[in-house]
Amino acid sequence: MWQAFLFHDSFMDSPETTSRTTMADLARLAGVNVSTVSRALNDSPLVKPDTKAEILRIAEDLGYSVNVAARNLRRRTSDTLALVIPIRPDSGQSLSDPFFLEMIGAVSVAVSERGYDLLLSTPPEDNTLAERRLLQTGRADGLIIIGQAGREERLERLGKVADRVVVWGGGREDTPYTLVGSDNVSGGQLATTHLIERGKGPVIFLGNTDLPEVELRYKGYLLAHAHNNIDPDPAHVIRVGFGREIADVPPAIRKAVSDGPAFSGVFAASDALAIATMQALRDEGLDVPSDVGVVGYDNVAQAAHTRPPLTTISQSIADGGAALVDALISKLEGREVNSRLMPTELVQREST
Amino acid sequence: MWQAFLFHDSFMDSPETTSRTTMADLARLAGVNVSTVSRALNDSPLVKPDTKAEILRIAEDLGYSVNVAARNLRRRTSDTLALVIPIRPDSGQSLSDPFFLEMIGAVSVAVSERGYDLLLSTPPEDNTLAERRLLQTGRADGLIIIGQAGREERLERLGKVADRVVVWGGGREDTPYTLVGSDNVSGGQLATTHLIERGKGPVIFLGNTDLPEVELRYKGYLLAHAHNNIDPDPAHVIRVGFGREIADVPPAIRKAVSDGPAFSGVFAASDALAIATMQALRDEGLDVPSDVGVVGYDNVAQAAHTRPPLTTISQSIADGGAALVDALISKLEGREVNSRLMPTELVQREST
DNA sequence: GGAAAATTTGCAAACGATTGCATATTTACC
DNA sequence: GGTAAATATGCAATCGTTTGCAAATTTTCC
Repeated sequence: MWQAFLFHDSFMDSPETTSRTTMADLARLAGVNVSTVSRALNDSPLVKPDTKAEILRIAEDLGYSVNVAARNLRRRTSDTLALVIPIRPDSGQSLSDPFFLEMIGAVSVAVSERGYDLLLSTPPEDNTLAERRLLQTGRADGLIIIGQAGREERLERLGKVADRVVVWGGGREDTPYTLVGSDNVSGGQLATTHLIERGKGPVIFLGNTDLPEVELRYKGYLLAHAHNNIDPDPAHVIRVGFGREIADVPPAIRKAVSDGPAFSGVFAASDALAIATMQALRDEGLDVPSDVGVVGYDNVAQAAHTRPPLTTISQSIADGGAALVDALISKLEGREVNSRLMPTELVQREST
Repeated sequence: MWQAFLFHDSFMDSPETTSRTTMADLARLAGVNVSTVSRALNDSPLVKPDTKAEILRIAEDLGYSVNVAARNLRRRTSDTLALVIPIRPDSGQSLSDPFFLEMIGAVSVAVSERGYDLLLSTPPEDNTLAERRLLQTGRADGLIIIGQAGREERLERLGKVADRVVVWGGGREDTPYTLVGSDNVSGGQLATTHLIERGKGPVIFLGNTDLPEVELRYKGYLLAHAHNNIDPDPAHVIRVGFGREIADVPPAIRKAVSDGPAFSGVFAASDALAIATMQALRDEGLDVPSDVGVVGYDNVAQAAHTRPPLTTISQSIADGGAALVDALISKLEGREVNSRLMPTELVQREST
């Protein structure tokens, strides 16, 4: 898979790299045909060791590097993976959720470790065209799609290209595409059990169960109750959204404190929600963790630096990114790949 | 610049996209030569409107999309910009600073708005090879480099490729490469003046002045004092680093509170530092903002959700990203581009 | 020493677009 | 109606690699 790219170590200094050197140049200098040069640089066993060494030397001297456009054209591949993160036009332009951003970082690192390049695409949300284009134009060999929560229908239509796509998410099992995600059910269970065991029940569930990932975390919440023979109070489920809907948290918490059934724990479906929750609780005069324990989800970098530091469920974004990339590469290489759930882990800090 | 990419709206569904359709196919169906097809798709005035329309129709029907490798090869460009963010191997794998991540998002959006693609490269820190390679292999037309703070020497060696590179940073004026950054001096001045005017002096400066950006913010700090005819106390300058050195903050603050000269304001050179500072201050029993006012720098998303919400200097990362992209494209189009400072702005919240 | 087998190389055709130049076709004008 | 100018199309080379197949060279073995 990997190539011999060679560079003259000081080419940056030399002002005259007139017209880029090509294999033909190397061939002329080495007194061989370009096909031999090509084979040598690709470390083909077809070329005599001596010749190979000589060619490599010359290549290095001249600071040669292959022209990827030509190679891609001929090989019909691009050695490039695309990361697609649709952004909602209304979300004010920027990728706000730190989870996405951390995922970009993780994927980027994983991709380059495996010798591929990463093309980052942030099309307006419903631009299925853009996604197709990446594959159609041969710009990328495969696609990693993130942030499709709530719009799975789109993906159902992948059809033929599905074998060059992996998706991050916590959807159901029966998807036509390969899914990598964290084990949301066990994550939710972990969080809830933790609160119950520490005497922080009854536990409020806070999240937007319309999102499949959150729905699964909620399932874990129920499971934890079942295992402890507790009947959860439906009034303890508070539905709020992600993103800008963070603003919904303070009133929701206020209402829960004043009107709702008693509780002494909150399991929030994201760290962002958890942080907002802690603040809202404090505004209501409740102390975290002594009055109410709070558990988040994501283990965002920031979670370690909140006040108090947040107990949360860690999805290891780095592992997730790597798993996505590995799964995609496996698919591209023709192997059968199952959807995969990444294990989750409870990170205990001071909010419980 | 922009191209006519056309797609059959339901290609995803059709299982048999056997061998990709090419211009030759379109030519055959339209009964013209491929050169005419090429011109038609590129909206050249050389082709008769009728013919053009017919070709476009056929292209759309067949879900044709250009093969970028072929086009790049011939055109000798890639319509791709690369974003290079070297990551320190020791920083534990992930891009931790939210500033970088937000910048990735901003650049990504700006790039795609301008019809380019974005290649994201996160090479190990000192891999100058990787940076060169992106240009040398023709994978990208230009480079945006971020996070070079403290290692400007590397960039001095860009030499010939400098005219295809823009750098984010707050360096000096006399750089061989084009620099886009925020106006760190005025930012520092803004922050400091704000504290002084609200009676929150004397003001501590907290940051790592080895980094050129921070050095400039410090300059602004001094300037603000000069304008108010105050002699800043050198003991009020606390040097800590970015990143993991956040851990240095609590002891530093503790020391300042117990041993140092009195102060009632802190200007931290990054939001991360400011957040750590607020926490440390509280741990010392001091209230923010009544006892001590705190101002950060960056206006990271998180800053609005700290407790209390953080007053900070906003660099508008989105604008910065756009400016980087615009500058680079201008350079690529042969225009002369000056280094540019983005204006900064004070975002007042409750920490002052 | 010579035929057969194994190893190295070269030739030339792809890959799929773009573009300078020549040629055909249409329009303009007297 | 005929020539000149303007407009549309086609031809063929080119971008820089990769790769199947043939040719050349070396090695092996009797």
